[in-house]
Amino acid sequence: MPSPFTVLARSSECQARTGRLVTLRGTIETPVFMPVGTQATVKAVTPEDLKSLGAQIILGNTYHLYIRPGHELIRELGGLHRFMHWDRPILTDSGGFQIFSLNELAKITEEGAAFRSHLDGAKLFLSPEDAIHVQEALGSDIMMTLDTCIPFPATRDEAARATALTNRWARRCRTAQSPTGQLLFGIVQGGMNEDLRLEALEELKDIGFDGYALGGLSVGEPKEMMLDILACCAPRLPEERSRYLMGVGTPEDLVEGVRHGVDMFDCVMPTRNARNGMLFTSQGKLVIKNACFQRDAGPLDPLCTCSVCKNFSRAYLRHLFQSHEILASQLNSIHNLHYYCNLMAQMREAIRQDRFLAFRDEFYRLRNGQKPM
RNA sequence: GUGAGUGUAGCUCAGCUGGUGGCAGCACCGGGUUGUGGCCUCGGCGGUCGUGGGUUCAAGUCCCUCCACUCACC
Repeated sequence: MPSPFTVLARSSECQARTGRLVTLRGTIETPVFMPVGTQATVKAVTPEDLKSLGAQIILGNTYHLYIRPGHELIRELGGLHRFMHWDRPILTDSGGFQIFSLNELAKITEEGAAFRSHLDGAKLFLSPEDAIHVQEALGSDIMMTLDTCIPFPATRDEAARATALTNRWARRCRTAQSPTGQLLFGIVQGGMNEDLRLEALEELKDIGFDGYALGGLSVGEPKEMMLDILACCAPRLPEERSRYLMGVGTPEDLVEGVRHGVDMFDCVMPTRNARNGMLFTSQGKLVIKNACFQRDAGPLDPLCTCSVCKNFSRAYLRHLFQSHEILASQLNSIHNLHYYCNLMAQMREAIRQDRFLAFRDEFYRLRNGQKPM
């Protein structure tokens, strides 16, 4: 099976690498950040804006779209891309995480996950096969296997059982897949247990996936713990398959993830925090609602080249936020996503020039005080 | 001018028949946010109860005076 992923350059000092992932709707340069568009929209941002700020691929969610408006409706209307007017790649999350995080009463059995709709309480069921069929109906470019997410903390026994089930589901997902050309990524669980993680990883490699994801991280565990798992797992994933760290994270997390050899990330942080007034800048975080920006005529981030920083002052952005204007969410989201996409572009360039660690040092130096982890 | 009504937090107001000023809303200030139930969430600041007297053990609450504002009528 030819690999959809090719490594183009490697750091000589760490695990960082840059590469190219080929999908049905185009090629993605990695490392990449994927803005989250759960309900067939990256909240507050138009597809045109996403393109101009440099988004290569976005994420959609099986769980949400399955519940509303329904995958059959989206299929009928020409698939998710046409439905939301986005012609670049889309990765769909399988719904495992949402069933885990939105449904306290979800019942996980060998067959699949029984849960209730968070919208109307309706009883629903999703098997690994269903998850694949829904994602095929949506027509995403990268599908994810249905997994079970292990809460933190969890006992070793709980983690072992959930991981084994996730692995069996992964095999069923692979089997259920039709030859649509869509890629399918397997998800490594295992909680905070390195041996379980490595075991899961080997089983998934045996099944054979187009890419491998690390799931169940950044769920409340200490940061060092996540980095330990990352350092242990990432190098053991197949070299010529892309590696996806799910749901992560802060700018620092992205830099450290890349250092450990991760190629793909997604996180709600840039968009959610934008809507709540927390903005990312080259000098660290900035809470735009703070009174000190009331008369600040300067740009959000003097080192940023985004349209928001070029055209608007901190004072104006604060005013929009304080006034609950819709434009605040829009502009803040554009800026934060630009920051994330630009950070990834800078890392790709640094790896190509084999100066990733120097880039990392500079990244932390700008945020003077914040030390490398 | 006469009659009626209203004055409690920056704003809008609760405060029952007197018993320590409100877990009120909004505003303001600050924190949080990691495969999105999110313009969300947690916390904080904030008051000579219009003025001056009186009654009472005790007054935002009852009585009188004055002031301000609102409405109606001359």
